[in-house]
Amino acid sequence: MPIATDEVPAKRERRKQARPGELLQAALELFVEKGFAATRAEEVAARAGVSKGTLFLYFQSKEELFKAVVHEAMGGKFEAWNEEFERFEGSTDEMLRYCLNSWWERIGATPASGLTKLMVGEAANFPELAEDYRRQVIAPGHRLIRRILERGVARGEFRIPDLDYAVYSVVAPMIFLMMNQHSQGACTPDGQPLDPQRFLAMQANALLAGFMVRTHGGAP
Amino acid sequence: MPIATDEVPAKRERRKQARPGELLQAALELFVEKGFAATRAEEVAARAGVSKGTLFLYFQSKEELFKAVVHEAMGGKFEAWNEEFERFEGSTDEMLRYCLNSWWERIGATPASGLTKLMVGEAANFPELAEDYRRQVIAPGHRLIRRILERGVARGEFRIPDLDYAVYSVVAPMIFLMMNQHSQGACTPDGQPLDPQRFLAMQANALLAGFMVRTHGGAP
Amino acid sequence: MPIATDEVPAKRERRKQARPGELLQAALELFVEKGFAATRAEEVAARAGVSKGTLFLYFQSKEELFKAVVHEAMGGKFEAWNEEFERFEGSTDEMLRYCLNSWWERIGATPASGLTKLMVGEAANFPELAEDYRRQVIAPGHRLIRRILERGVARGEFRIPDLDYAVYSVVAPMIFLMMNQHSQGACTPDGQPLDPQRFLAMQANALLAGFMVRTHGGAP
Amino acid sequence: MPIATDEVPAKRERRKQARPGELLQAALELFVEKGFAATRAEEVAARAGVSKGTLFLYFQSKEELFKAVVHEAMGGKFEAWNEEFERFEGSTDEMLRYCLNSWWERIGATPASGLTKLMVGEAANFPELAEDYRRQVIAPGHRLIRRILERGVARGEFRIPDLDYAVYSVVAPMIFLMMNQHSQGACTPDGQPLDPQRFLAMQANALLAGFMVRTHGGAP
DNA sequence: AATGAATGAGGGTTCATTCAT
DNA sequence: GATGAATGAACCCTCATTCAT
Repeated sequence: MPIATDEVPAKRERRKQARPGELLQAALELFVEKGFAATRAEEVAARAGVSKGTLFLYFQSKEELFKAVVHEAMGGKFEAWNEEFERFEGSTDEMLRYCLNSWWERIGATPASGLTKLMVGEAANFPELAEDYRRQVIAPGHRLIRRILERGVARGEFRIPDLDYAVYSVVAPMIFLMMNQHSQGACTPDGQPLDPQRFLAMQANALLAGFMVRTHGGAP
Repeated sequence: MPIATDEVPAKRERRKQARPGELLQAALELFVEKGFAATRAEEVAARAGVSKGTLFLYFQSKEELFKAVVHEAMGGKFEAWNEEFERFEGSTDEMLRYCLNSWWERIGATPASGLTKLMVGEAANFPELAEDYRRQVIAPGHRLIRRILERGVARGEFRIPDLDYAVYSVVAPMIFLMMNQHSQGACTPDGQPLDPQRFLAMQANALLAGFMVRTHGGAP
Repeated sequence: MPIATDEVPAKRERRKQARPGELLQAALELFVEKGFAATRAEEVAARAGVSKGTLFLYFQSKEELFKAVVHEAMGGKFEAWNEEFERFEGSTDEMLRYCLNSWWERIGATPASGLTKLMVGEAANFPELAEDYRRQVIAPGHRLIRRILERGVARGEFRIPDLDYAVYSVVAPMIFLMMNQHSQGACTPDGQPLDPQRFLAMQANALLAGFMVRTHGGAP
Repeated sequence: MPIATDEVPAKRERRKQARPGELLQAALELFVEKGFAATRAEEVAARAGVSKGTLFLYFQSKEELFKAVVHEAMGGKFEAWNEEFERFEGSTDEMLRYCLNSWWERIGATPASGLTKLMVGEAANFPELAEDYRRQVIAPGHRLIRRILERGVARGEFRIPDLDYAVYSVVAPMIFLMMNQHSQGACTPDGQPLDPQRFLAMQANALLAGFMVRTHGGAP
């Protein structure tokens, strides 16, 4: 009998496997947009194209859904990224620019970027979740950036007196950008989100102007 | 003009007139901490030391309370500040440092700083309010900073190719700092808010390193 | 009459025809234990080893299932029993003792005994069903017992001033015993169900002490 | 100032104090009638003359309401009763008759009598509550009756070979009577509840016929 | 003016019932 | 026939809002 056991799932089955993902995506969008409390379970279901009851087939409660959304969006974005930087061979200023750009591609431009806005808004309501988020997202991100800066210093490319806080100089624009993208432009005077590439390019210049050892009149 | 519009109220009325202010303050704190939907009207009343009924004596609804909170917190922080900068006489790099510091004193360190976190979180749920906020807070802030940068350029102190976005370079750290202060440290790996002075000093250095016309390789 | 109405079903059908019976049995157990409303249709199906959908293949609704359960459990327990007593030839005190014992064997000790607890609990929610139950179970039972008592009186063995209520003296312990067996011992101080034989023996003695014409002071 | 601090409560206040009791009474009636699961919280509120929300002002949840109902109905019915029997001076057969009659007046005829039906129906769903019920109602009742029987034996009035189960002979008719009163007559062929006095009188006779030492041709 | 008991619309969650597979 | 994913009516419970005191 040449028929494989799991050839093609029946249509019903296929939906079933897709459901949790569809619900998580819908929930992420709505939670990011409106916050946890202001999002109705039925809205999430509707956006995922199912009825209210179906949501509770896959998640025990709205709160469990929320936790699942956060944990799903946190999921190992850093492993591959970390490795990539291990193997990076160019100058550290190239590395930092590359870091900002690839961060944008891998995180900033994806739905996962809403996660930061979500956590900023809900950290006080879900402290354990905020803890997870710091451990699994913020801390690895910090370590990654710190390693880049340390490399720059070690190779004599950067001069950074206050390394601890220098990391925040790199992090701040990324977080600002995500807030901006997900807050109906609440941070820009015209209500339009920024152009991310343009913003990041400018930030990279500013950061490097601060970090780089200047030879005679140097940089940008 | 012999008739003052807001004379000192008679003793009898003082208490009464204080109520709305206490409610607004309590509401600001709670809305910033937990968001609009997750904050219960009764909590606000309790924190203000009055009963649930009293809150609705002064504000028609929770939504009206929210609007009042936002408008109150937005209230003309810029007039005095603007004037101050009109009269500033030092170098523009001093001016920018002074700007960041006085911003921290006047806004960052006050309860009003939560407003930004609040608007980022609720912009989608209250679009008209977000519009007000952009007009009355974001836009004046931008204009102020832009004027400083333009002064620097005009006086040959700064070289700034992309002035529009350079403003965001100044704004971003301030917004990041406010997010950080009001999100249970959701932006720092250890869950502790940053030291604002240290962070702002570092940011000022970085910004000026990027903006300032360099004479002979000198760092800040 | 050569045509039996319920011949043995063909093998193919036997399984299929068994289903409703398994469901009825599972449902009886659960309804007796937890009540109608607190029993979930899915539990019944699970205990019968089928899926939720299958239950509704055989019964139009949970309510129909309930009615079927009750009617099934009520089913003609009295015909054979009645006949037996028609042919009884001993003394009436033996007859009464025999009645209690065979009641225990035929009803008390079977799953059908839960029916009484069920009806006591649900009579108010299913009045028509309670009516059926009274007609098909309670009334025949009463007639049976009354006939025994009347026989005793007719034969000069018993002296019973209030025959109508004397029937309840016989019924009461049986009903008490069933309640006790099906209510987690809610009627006993230690939460253990009674020993039925011991209880019934004692009751028979007590009843007969009350009914029997006493010759010269003799106890049972 | 001759005005006492708690003269007469304001109308509102008076209602407030009465509410829990009104709700408990309404709940007891409905739970007894329909069972816990089949009773809707809103019905209870309506029967108590308040709205749905008000119920939850006084009881955290439907389940807490249920527990309160049961505990309230269990409440110390035995203290006074016990004392009374300590002081009883007549013959023990009078005592037993008196016991059945006063039980009827104090418990059987009151709403609290529904409690037994309630517990029989819900014991499996609320095991801890059933435990409380056994400890606070069943056990004291048993002790009371046992003491009466023991007194009879000690005074040579009764001869009771199996004292443990003899207690159940006394308890059984009382429980049967309560079931009957609260089950739409599910235990009588005509659907009418029994006449309690008549039933109890007959039971007393029957019991005493079984218990009493017979002199020469004895009792009723 | 201030209170807080009462209300009831609204939202989370359950579960009997349906129906595509 | 059998399944179990999906549905949505119904129910518990919350909380903004009202109003008698």
